[in-house]
Amino acid sequence: MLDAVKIALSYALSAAAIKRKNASMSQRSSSGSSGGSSRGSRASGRPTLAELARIAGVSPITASRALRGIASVDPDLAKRVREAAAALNYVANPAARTLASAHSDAVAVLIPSLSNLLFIDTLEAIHDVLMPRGLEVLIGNFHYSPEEEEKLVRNYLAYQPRGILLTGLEQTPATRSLLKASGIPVVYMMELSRETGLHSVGFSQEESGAAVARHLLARGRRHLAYVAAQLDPRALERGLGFQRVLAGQREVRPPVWLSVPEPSSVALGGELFVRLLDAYPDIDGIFFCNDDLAQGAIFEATRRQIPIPGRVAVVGFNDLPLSAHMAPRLTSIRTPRARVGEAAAHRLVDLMDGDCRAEPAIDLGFELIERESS
Amino acid sequence: MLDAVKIALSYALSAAAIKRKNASMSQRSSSGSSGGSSRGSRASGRPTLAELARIAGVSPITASRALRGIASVDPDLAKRVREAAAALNYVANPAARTLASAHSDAVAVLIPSLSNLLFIDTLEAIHDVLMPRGLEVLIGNFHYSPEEEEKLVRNYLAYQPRGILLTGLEQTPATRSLLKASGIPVVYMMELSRETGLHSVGFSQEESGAAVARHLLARGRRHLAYVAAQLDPRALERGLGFQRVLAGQREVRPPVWLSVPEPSSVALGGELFVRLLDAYPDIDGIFFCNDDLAQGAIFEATRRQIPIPGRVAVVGFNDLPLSAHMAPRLTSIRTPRARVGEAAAHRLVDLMDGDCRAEPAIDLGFELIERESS
DNA sequence: GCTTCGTAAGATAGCGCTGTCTTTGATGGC
DNA sequence: GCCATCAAAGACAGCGCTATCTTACGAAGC
Repeated sequence: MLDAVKIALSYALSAAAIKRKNASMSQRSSSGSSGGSSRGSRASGRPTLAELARIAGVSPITASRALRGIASVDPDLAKRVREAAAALNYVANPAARTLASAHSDAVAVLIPSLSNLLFIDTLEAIHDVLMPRGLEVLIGNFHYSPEEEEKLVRNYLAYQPRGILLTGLEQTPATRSLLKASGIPVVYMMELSRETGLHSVGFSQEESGAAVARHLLARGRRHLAYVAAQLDPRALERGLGFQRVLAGQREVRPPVWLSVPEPSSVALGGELFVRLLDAYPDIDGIFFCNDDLAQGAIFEATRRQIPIPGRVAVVGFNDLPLSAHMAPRLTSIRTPRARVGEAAAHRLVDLMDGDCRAEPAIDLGFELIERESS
Repeated sequence: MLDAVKIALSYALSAAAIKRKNASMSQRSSSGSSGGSSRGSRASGRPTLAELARIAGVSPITASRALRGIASVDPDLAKRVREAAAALNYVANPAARTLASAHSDAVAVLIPSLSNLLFIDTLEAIHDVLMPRGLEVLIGNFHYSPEEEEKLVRNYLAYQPRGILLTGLEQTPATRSLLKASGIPVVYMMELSRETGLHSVGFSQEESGAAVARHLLARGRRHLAYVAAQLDPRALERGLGFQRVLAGQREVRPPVWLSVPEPSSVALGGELFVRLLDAYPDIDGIFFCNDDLAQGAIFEATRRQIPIPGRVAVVGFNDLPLSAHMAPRLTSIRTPRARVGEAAAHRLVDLMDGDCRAEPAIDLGFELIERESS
């Protein structure tokens, strides 16, 4: 008897396999696809975990654990499962997985605009961090509307994501409470929050506007203007920083403030530039809240032979790829947009892993790139 | 007895509601969250269809049908369900829905690059068509690699999407057979396929290259070059069209062909421009496969005081927003990239609805925008 | 009045996984 | 050699929906 037990053990794996094969076969004949059931098949036509397990000669739950890399599975069994999965081209059904575990492998990312290159860089960096970790990225565009953002959050929460990345801090109260109630980790991008418990990655928008003001003052400019498009709360912050520095100066009047709701574009920049100089001919320095506006201004100035920076200095924001190549080359604030995405994604991964120790606000700073236009 | 039945019927709705309430309560006490079950609760904490149904006083299946807008539900009941859903902030669990119905409400969109503005316009148009129809958009970036595309397709098929949008026609055979086996509708974007059964929306890349060649010839240019970056199959097609037209001309030699694998960028355009003119000083016309390259060339030419189009004519591709504003303004091919996304999404929706009648290839054409640079 | 039929509502049974508890067998201490 | 302890594998049940079959009812026909 004892000998028999030992022998059985030494062949445990194959014995178990046979036993299971029989079990699953008898099961099949009673309700499987081969036809016992009176109800029609709703199967999706893809291999299931049960089939994979049968082929690998293990139980479904062991196959599940093996594929998820759970340590308690015997390495040999795990290898058999992986091989069988490769042979079958098995890919787990994410819907079943989400339903059973009450959470998906998705991360929702909400950005205010797809057409702004700025966020594309951020998105790509996020992708590069999350995809290798097997996380799906759900992208939502809320068009700078907190209400739309709320709708998206409500919708994406139904997907039971592992984490959420938000842009800015302008959420509606309902959005905030939805997020809090869900218990899902959230990281805010682009701005810095002092609120405890909020994790944010970005830089000081206000301070970047202040830096531009100081730069223009240092260049001897005294009649300044701030030009913004698209009702972007971060652009507003920058304008306020710009204003704050100027307010502290003698012999410098408050900046002309030109803000329009249309989306930012090169064409609009040219238009606003002309409108501004017509109305305030003595302006000698302009801070555009985005590079495309500043680029449009420079093109228009070239066309009208308005010397830049001779008559008016121009400073942009974001340091888009073209700005370094213009004639004159555009002075701009280089924003760490790709690094924001990267750091935010990393922070989110840490939070998902239950690691909350790091300081909640990560300031990645910004850099004023002084070029010919100022 | 009969009277009793009639009375019961006239109060059918509320009676049913009470009955169900009792049923679900007794059920709860045996296995629900209130604690009878010995196993812990795995509930997601969100309202479920069963709760919604209880509140609306209907059965879960009726609530399900009402929310999905299935016609056979009594309008009054449907209204009650919708009201209850609004009161509860009920959002159906997409995982459960997908698992039960064997298909999700997602559409997978695969594009070769996120950082190319071109595809962003297409993506945004796709979003605008699909989101209002309640379809989720899954975005995959395959980095111009058919192998990566194959991996993404395999992965996204596990999500059981309702449809798939692909960019280009360069799929691996495995990708094609995966798609065919899945039976899921697919629409190909950007290029036109003559293959029967393939639905495509785009324009003739080859013909657009030919149009540029004809344009430069008409401008009297005889020593031409084609410059491409990023191993983009569509750029190659354009080059071939360019070449084809030139090959048919007397006294015009075949174009210089400069193609590098790096991603397209303004800086690279400047570099390639200089390299090209150094090696072939008599070149008098260049077709750049993307506007950013052409823009870089123009910036570099301005810097080196090489007259454009005086010494060399420059033509770009895609008509990016800046091209109309350069000095000199850039001649380019305006591509219908947003309309491609829109039309492809519409075609996909039609296919999902089982409407396959329309002609499979939709040619949206292109437009040569003649400006100062040529 | 009785049967036949069509329609709206409900009962039932999963979809394919994973959390949890249970079982099994190996290990170590006495 | 026997029992407590531990780890690995499996059994079980259920996540929240929807497809399908069934039932119940009213209308229509004889």
